[in-house]
Amino acid sequence: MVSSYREMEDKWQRTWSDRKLENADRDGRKKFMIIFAYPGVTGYLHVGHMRGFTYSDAIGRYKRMTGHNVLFPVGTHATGNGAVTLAHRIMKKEEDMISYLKNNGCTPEKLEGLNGPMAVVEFFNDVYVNDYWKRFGFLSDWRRFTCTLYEDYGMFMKWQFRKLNDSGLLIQKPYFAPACVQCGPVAIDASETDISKGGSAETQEYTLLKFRCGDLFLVAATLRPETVYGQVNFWVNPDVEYVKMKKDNETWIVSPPAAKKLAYQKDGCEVVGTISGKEMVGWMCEAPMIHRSVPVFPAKFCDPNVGTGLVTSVPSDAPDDWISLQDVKNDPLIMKEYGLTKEQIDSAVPISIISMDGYGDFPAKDIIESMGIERSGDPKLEEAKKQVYKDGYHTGRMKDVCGKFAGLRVEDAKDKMRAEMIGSGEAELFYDLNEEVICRCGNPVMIKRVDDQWFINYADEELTKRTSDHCRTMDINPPEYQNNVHTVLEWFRERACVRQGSWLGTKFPFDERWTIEAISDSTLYPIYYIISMYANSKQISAEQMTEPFFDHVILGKGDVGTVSKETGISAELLTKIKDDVQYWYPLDLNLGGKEHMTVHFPTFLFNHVAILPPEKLPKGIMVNWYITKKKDETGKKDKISKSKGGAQPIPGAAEKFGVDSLRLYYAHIASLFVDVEWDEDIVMTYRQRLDRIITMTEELNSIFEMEGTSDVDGWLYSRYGTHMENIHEAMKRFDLRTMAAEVYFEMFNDMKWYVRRGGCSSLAIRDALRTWISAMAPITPHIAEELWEMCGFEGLVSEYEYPEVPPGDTGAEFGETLIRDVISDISQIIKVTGMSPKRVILYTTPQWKVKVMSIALDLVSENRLDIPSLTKMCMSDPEIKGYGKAASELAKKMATDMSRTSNEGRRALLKLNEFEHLSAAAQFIASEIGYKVEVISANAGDIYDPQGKSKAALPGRPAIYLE
RNA sequence: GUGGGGGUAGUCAAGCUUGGCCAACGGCGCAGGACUUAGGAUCCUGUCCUUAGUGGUUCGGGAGUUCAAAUCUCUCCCCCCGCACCA
Repeated sequence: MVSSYREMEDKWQRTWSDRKLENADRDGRKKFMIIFAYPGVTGYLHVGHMRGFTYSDAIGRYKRMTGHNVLFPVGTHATGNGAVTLAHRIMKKEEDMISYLKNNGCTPEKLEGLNGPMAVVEFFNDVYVNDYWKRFGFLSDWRRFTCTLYEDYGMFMKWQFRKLNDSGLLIQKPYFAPACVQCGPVAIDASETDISKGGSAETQEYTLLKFRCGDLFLVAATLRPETVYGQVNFWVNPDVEYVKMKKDNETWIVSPPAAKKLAYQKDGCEVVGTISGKEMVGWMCEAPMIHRSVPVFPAKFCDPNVGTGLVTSVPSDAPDDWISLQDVKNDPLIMKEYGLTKEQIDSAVPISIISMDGYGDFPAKDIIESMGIERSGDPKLEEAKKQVYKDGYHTGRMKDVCGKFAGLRVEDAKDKMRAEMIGSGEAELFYDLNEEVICRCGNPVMIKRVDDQWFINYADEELTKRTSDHCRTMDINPPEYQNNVHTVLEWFRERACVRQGSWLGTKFPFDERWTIEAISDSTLYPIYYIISMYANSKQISAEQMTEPFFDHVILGKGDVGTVSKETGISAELLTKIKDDVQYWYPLDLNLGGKEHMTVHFPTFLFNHVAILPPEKLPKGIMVNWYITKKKDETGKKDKISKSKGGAQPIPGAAEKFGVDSLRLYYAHIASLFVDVEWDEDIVMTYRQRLDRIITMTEELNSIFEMEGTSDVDGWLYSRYGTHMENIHEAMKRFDLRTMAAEVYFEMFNDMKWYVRRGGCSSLAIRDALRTWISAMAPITPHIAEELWEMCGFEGLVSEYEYPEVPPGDTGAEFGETLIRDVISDISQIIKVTGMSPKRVILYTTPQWKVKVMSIALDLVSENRLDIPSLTKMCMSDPEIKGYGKAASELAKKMATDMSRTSNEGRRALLKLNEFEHLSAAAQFIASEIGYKVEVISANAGDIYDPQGKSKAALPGRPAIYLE
């Protein structure tokens, strides 16, 4: 018995390592290169992350055992500011950060050393490699480990960007990005890595509308520039103190927060004074596009923090405007308080501008009424606004009053009208976040204009087409993604590929002020694993990895002598590296989590297509779903909680369950393409299963030493042959779940049945064990090695190569199915009748019925089985004809039955002599059911059959009589 | 909004591409039994309803195609995920 999983795991991992099994060097075999998308260095990982990693290792191991030279390199991705943030928090000695590290096994000494971002990265690199990947028994070529922050990796990255530039795929244009006023660019996303508040904020594109009023401009911000034809007045908040802002040689009026935001996006902004909202009420100003003079009215809903704090009024389509205009018109006090004239008030008459499905002339009015909104300030107004905007955008059409835009759909009119107003200088663009976002440092985040931002032009049509075409030739799993990836590629726009600020990563080769960002530096990297080994072993230095170097070893450009001279690398070594690249690339399989489907995989594909020749493009992608957190009692997703144990570190889980139990759990729990809820009890059942398998192997190995053969040997060989066939078939799709089901359940059950049936040939058992254990090696390699050794098989199972399997023999397999069915039927009858019979009599089918079935099967294969044909055929056979009516009835029944189902399995039963087979098994059946069993062939003329049951016997279905 | 994924018996989850060996693999749970035990045991058997091994009704709801549908078509209802500078 295996006394300790840990000991066993260590033992075999040492053995593999001593034998250098994981090292992948070029040789004459067929190669297979597999990676998983390297993880970001974001701290400790949890058991869920091991799912995809484990899959990769198991696939790699399977490929080894089918004669492939397998390269399975790993690395980490540390670009960005994750490590900076981590280091920062550690150095500030933040309490939860420190306890997080300690709880995960970071010693005080190590903690001491975490004094900067690179130290943090190296610390976690070590954790990932040793505590996760090596601990799980991965056969990865550790010599090739690389990290995006390594200097040599950086050289590769610079080369990649030079190549992109050579292809004309790097472009520059202005860009509006969220940035902290202090720290520079930040990412706004739900994980809130960079920020402390506002992870769900979105960037809104406003159109600034300039209303001329003397030499001042009142500047409103709108999301609906297409409604300008409906403008009838202007809103200011009388309680807000606005600012006058110099904008080039104009003077704008906006709210103070807006002035700040604008300064980040536009040149020449300078606050020169203030003006109260109240003062502006009653002014007349000229509305853009329609060039009508409209009055300024007061409204409380103008929020100085949203847009510019000033609003144009389109009462026909904006619920807020409609209801506030009613207030102004109906409340004489307002008119008096702000000194508005009746003329002004009367001039503001809503104009119907857009026709929309389900709405009348004034959609704003309709929605207000249908939602029962009566006063300004009603919180339901927000919802009303969204609804009208949405319906307008999708179903609206511009009416005749909209000049040359009449008849356009709203979504088209929006762009055209905005462009026209920008062109005439009446409008400008402005970006703002729809909720407050605060940086980790505590300062606000706003949208900043970045001039000359570099992009990779993934919108390039030719590149998109080539990439899409290549995808069709790839092996992409799940198949849904194979279909979907084209849409994703199509949808991909230019991607900002560099950023500013104090970020970790490679400097942009064309401008050192920029750092290459995290997605863009992890696209072509699989090929770098082939080269990293030489940098790691110091055979080449980062300085030597120049453009001509990569051009030569990857693209085969340049003369080796010249490159050698330029780089100082020997011609011999250059050729070796170049040959390595030729041998290992293209990448056969890239496996990554589902989050990669819309970002990493597309860029991975694009960059390969852009830079490498067609024969070096990746051949496979596999996407894995997640292990998710267990739901709590209320059905809400709980954190992987400490009480349920899921938060424990990966090494802890390995200790608790055993590595192989976890590996089997990942492989078998579900298809790779569904999320799975983490549940310790389930993992435990996998451990129990492995324990059972170990125990059974031990018993088989020690008990059976018999020479000779037994009746069920053929069956066992056939079954194991069938299972291996199934496994190889499934693994064409890298379907580890099917493989696991075959190995740990089907093969196990068959072995049990073999023994139960009295199978005892030690030769058969050893042959079966060899097959079985070797089939375990990809998923549970440690246990497989242990059992392999226990059985005294030669060498390491990890180095074993699967032999050609003789295909399964359906005839041999059918015999046992028949016995099981018979036992099951007898038990069924006993249960239903409650009888305790003296004995059980089985009547096997008479030969003529077999003949009828055989004829029927022939007809089926010719696709012309029907009742008349079968009857006719049968009646032309004198033997069958002798049975008269029984024969014609059987023909009728069989024709009906068999035309309703497929019949591939039925041929098998023709090969079997049921009487002999069941007679031989009678003893066994008797012992299983606990009653005496007698087998009688219905062929024989004069048989004991008091109830005439024998007539019911059919091929493959003996009649049963309980006495 | 947009693009994608999904709803299968107590539960988790196969099957759906290529309709028929589908009452629907398997795991877990549950029940009964065996063994007899200190082990998160193991081994049998059963687990929709009915029943001498049969038959009936099932695969989100409804309609259709077909000799035949969990699988194909249409429609409706519900759930989940991505949408970018986050890996």
